Amino acid sequence: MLRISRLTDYATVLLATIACEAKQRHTASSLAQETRLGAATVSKILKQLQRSGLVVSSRGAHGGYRLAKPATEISAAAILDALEGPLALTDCSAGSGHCDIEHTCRVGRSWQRVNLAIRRSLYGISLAELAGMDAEAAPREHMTLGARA
Amino acid sequence: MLRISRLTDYATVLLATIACEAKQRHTASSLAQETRLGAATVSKILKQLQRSGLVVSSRGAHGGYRLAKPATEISAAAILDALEGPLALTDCSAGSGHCDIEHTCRVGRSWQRVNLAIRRSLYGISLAELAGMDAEAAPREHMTLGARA
DNA sequence: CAAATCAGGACCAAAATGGTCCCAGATGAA
DNA sequence: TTCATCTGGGACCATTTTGGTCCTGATTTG
Repeated sequence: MLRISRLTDYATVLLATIACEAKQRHTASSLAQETRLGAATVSKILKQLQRSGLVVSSRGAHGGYRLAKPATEISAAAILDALEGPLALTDCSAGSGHCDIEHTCRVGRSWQRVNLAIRRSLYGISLAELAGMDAEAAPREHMTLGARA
Repeated sequence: MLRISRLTDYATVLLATIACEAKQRHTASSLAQETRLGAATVSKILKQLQRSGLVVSSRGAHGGYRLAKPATEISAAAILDALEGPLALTDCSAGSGHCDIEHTCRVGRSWQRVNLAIRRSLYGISLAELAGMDAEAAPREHMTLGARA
């Protein structure tokens, strides 16, 4: 239930890798090697992250990517949004369209609330935490994490 | 981001409809009419809900479906699980397989924690709440809902 | 200029998704 | 018993989504 796409997962790995050596430049191909992911795929993802403003890129001979902001300021929600768009839990709650069973369906609103709760969780988690950099740091308050196994 | 499948959404609508008149029997076709969903689709979903133990069915002339437990005791998580299986946020955190970039990937564990937080939210929401039956009842504590608009 | 790198798509195969249909089994009523 | 209802369990198909590759152009450095 509730999967994130594999690409999004990769994105997280890539961002985490970049975050670990934030100073350095990271080319698409070096990241591909480090993460053992396909070069073309890595490149595709990085381009998307750039468009979404999570990384900044520089072209040319000594080009590459680096984080656009500190890892602590990139939320899981932002990563999800970057790769999968701001889609909602259900089509209904996506807002734009209107679903054809609107009348009989009292459920829509509720999903929106669930959706909100989830987004809130996601906003409460930073890339730094995902990457395990801050591993032992206390998670933010509203993030109801389980036992810190 | 983080969509639930349309089928799952339908399932919620169906369950909510059943919940509203818990006493009555509900045949697949009557539910289809009430919800304006395709009869075959409705039937398919109900069968699945039965297998997962969320509804009980009786066959034959006066057969039909009804909830297996009170609407307050069916969680959103249970519905999700019924339709989409106990899949995790990422393939990695699904546990079974082992992902091929395991070494470079410190991210897996973190997703699991996120996953847990989300599941917890989902467990905190009952069908009754989704259906708006309990609409004005206080949500459970650990469910960080937004403003009750 | 040449080499290195990113940008932006087009494109494709494989898988998931949403739906339909069919037939067998159960049950109650005439 | 026989018939009309209903569910149970699949098979099946069309469409969309997803994951991944590749090509071509633009930009920067040396």
